[in-house]
Amino acid sequence: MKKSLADRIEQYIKVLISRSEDKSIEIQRIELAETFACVPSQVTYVLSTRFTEKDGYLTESRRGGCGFVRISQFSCPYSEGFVDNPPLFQIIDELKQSKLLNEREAEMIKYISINSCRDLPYEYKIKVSEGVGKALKEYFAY
Amino acid sequence: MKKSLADRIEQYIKVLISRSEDKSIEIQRIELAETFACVPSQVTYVLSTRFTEKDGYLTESRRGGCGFVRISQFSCPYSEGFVDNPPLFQIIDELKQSKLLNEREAEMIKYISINSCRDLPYEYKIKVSEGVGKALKEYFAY
DNA sequence: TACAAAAGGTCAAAAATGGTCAAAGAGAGG
DNA sequence: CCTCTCTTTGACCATTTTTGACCTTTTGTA
Repeated sequence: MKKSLADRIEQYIKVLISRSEDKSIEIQRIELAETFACVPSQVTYVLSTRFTEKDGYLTESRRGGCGFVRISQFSCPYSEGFVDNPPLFQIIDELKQSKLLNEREAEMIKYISINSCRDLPYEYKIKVSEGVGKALKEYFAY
Repeated sequence: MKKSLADRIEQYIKVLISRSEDKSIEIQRIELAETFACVPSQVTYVLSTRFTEKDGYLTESRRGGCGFVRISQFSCPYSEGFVDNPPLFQIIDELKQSKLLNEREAEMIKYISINSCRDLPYEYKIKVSEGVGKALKEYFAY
């Protein structure tokens, strides 16, 4: 069977996600549309038919300048425990290497990261893990 | 995600505040605009969209010679309707009082707590706030 | 007091994205 | 062929950011 445009876009996105560090990608709707030489709403169509929550994906977006569409895959929504994904612990270790965090601080932050999201569903644990990483980077950015 | 200018300015201001002694900074609108090579009204835009009362900030200003813009964080900048309950910030301050946390650590943890759950729905922000409080207490229980 | 200089404020237009929805098209099955 | 479903397209909408022209307030000074 010949693949439809929608199928090809779906596949493309899935490859990107599978290659991504954290099972999550951010794209520009327009850019993707250009890549496949189609109208932007085609992308929206693909997302709404093949990347739904039921399919195990979470999509978010923002309009306006620097707008984006983020597609995240969450494999097992009800798993317990911490999700080190993206590798937050690695980020913390790097900050320690570069002397921005000392041993005590690093350990404390790890402990907090793990325990602060104990009661969250999987996809939100990812977000918190991600958020802590981002917050740390920001905090030491200046 | 490529950050918009507004995002970068927001982040810059937040770091300055988090590092400040009293959660309050004074800037010159023009100076900040120059730092980011943008028009001054861009700064006003950032303030009016990301440092509102609802976000937990108070902004004051004065025009004319020696004018300034003061941005003060008066409570936890959670999103709309959030009540800092249980009062995480109070817990952190108490730990600081009892010398279990130093100033730097306390500020860092506050910053992380606030920012790690930026993108979470309201009910999960509460959970994270709660979780951080619990984790901290546990961490210093021995 | 009058006026200039030095801030900051307002507001609306333009630019940059993404979203919605319904009509038209294309295949598959009967 | 006919019908049903899925796909493709496009016109129009909504949101967010960026810019700039013009306005107001405060201070300094002749």
